[in-house]
Amino acid sequence: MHTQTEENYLKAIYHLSTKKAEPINTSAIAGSLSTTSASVTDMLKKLAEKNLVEYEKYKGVRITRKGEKVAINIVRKHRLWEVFLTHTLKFRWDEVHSMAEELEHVSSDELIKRLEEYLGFPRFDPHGDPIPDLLGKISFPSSLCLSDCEPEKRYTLTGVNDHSVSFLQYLERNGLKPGINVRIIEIQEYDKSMVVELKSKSKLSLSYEVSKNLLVKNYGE
Amino acid sequence: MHTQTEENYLKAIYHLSTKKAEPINTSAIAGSLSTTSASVTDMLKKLAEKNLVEYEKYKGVRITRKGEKVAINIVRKHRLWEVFLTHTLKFRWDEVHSMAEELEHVSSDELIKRLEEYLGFPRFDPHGDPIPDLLGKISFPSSLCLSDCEPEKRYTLTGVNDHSVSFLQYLERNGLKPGINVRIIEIQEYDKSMVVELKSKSKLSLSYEVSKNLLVKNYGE
DNA sequence: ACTTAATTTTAGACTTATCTAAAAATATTT
DNA sequence: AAATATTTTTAGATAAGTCTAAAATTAAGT
Repeated sequence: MHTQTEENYLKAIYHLSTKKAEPINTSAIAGSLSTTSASVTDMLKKLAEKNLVEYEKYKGVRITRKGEKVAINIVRKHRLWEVFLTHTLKFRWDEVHSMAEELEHVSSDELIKRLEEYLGFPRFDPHGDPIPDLLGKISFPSSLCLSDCEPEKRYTLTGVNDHSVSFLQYLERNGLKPGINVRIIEIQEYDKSMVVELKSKSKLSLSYEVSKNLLVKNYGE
Repeated sequence: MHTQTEENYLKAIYHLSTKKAEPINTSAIAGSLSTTSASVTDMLKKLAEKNLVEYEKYKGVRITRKGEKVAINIVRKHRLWEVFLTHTLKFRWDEVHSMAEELEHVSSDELIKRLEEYLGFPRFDPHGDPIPDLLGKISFPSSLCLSDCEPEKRYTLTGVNDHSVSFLQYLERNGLKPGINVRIIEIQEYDKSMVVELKSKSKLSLSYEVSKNLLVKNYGE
């Protein structure tokens, strides 16, 4: 259908589109794919040729409905493989991204359908990101940041904003991952750091940098 | 490590080495990979450069110990994915080959180790072919052909010689797959076809062409 | 608004893997 | 053993994706 490289460009453009306003500029894509602007320009022409993006010289690019469909399908595959790797094969959540990055390109739609079924139709991946369904529908996750929450209340972790290995490993080491419940004990005024209590009654101090990158929902919701 | 293409060449050369006598000639490789002899010549030079094969112009090629290690590791990955696809995702055995062909190249050794463990260290794939272990050791399967067996005795199917989709589908339709027990009722002298009885007491006539491609072991062994 | 800075595109080159067609080497046939 | 046929290799081209360096365009600063 499309080459692996085309798929990676589409995925990058799609992800950028959900974060920054369109149109997406060349260097942003180059940055996120660790390649040069020259290579990106070449590929944008190719993708525009196939109606996967709308591209105007010097004006940046926006993904089309058709391109978005392809991108979402790759995201779907990626996230289902991540669930498989953590849930079934017991990898840690900080280990699975690069493996899923490869698996997402080789797996046929039929294989993914079966995998999804086997996994019990999970709606979120190990990092709390939503898994698009067969039709491309994405159930939107909580976008409540722990940093915006109030003392004394309880919250359930649902996901992360920062997907870097170092952040995930930090969380792992401190027993934090989606599904975990925390109670905010206090918030320091001067640096916005907070102390939270885990289920085990152990207390943990989280910097503002950390709490800003943690997504939660109200306990019990 | 090695490109996907290099891996496919090595796998093809390895498989040919186990069937025909070495050295393997260019056109045999071209045939098994559906490419041209010219392309094969180019690749043989490249593989020889890396000490994965011993290659002498016009004299054919033989795989080195180093190349064999790589090839066996790919075969291992391929067969473990086949077990996963049939056993876990419930694909039919005639469907899994092409999917495994893709998966074998993307999976890291660590992923495969975990997959093997999850699957319970299977020793044979769905077609009865042995799965090399981590060290490359291959437990040799029965090489007894059903066509060489005797009437009245019972046998257990262990594998196939012909891996084509059409043959596998034929077997599937007739309830034949590894693990199944059969009793030979009679062998026709004029065309060497045989009638076998299945567990369900139903009788099945197998042409010589079919029985020649079925591997068995003695019942109970 | 004009100069400077930053970004984007083009141009040309390189790599990997492929092909066709011609040349070279090996096998086969009579 | 000479002629013919087959196989293998070389030579040159093509396609995808990448790079560097130069040219073109847009954005920013004074």
